[in-house]
Amino acid sequence: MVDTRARILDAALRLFSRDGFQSSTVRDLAAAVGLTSAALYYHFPSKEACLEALVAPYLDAAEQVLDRHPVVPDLGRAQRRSLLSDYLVVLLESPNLTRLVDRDPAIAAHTDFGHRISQLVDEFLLRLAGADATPEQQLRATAALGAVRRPVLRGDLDVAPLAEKLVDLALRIFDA
Amino acid sequence: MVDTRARILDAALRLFSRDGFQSSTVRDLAAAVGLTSAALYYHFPSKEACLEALVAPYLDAAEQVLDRHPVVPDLGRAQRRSLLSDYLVVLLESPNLTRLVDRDPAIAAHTDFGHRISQLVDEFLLRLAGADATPEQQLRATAALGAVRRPVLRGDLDVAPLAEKLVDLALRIFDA
DNA sequence: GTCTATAAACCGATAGAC
DNA sequence: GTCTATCGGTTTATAGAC
Repeated sequence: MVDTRARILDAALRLFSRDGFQSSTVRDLAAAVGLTSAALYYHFPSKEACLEALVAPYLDAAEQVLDRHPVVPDLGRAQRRSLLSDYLVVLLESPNLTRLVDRDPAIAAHTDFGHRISQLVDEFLLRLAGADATPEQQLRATAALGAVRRPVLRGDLDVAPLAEKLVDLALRIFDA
Repeated sequence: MVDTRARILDAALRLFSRDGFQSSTVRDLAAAVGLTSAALYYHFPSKEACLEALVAPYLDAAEQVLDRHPVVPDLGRAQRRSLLSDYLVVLLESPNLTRLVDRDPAIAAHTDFGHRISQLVDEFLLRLAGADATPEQQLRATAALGAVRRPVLRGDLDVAPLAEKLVDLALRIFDA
């Protein structure tokens, strides 16, 4: 039998991303793994700790993308392409996790995660739109991120083989 | 004092879209309106009925957009522009409602709403990508919808004065 | 490590007075 | 229309046996 903790996290991601964190009960989660709820508390101190074990590495990966792409004074197409392409890799690594982090209100309400996510959004906007961006430049950056994210969030398309094409399409939004 | 039912719906939209339907308790909702939870049940038979009163008119409006834009065999830029522009009006009418319908798992799980929403997505895809669209054409349509939707969902930009510009930017994704 | 059993709190919803 | 009071069910989490 493989690592029980890993099996719990696997089932938790499926449940949380489908039904939402709040609507997923620890009993349902335990049943999905083939255990009782009491057994879960041997592996995690709380339901929220299980969520944190899922989400923290995802936010780490997204922040590492930012570290690899420092802010530059005047940004060109090549830098935007590189940033969006790297970002898309993180999104595609686990579409379910992307969906969970993007949508679940329990994560936005989480004091640490909520802060880190708005920080992430700000930093991506800064790198894509520039330091003192006009409203229209901010609109472009946000729209481009939406173009990249939505096909992943939808989940009904096989995005991976079209990843570079998707970045191409999103980049058009920045053209003069 | 204005209509109590309207004040309940107003507070419900604020709460549901911020914390999620499941995490918003009827006690919290009642307190936000300045009532007790028992009083809410004079105006709505259940918590879910309150959600339905919020969401149903929104889906109606989105479906009416589809009715105004029938499927055509070969679609041009003008038709896509008109459809996206009409759609954006619905999104902007209430960004909170758009967020709620887009994100809340309670709505996706709702048998009627869940079905109507996937129908809406399919129909928009059909009108934007064509009847027998290739994966890349479907990707384009989905990315364009993401470009239009994300600035509204984010809520930190004033999209209304840039609405036509946003449609312009999204349309670039369809160019050859 | 996993179980049975249960505690303690919370939730949606109702009864009945006013 | 709104209140106080409360019911019945569910939830997270714990205690203790194995």
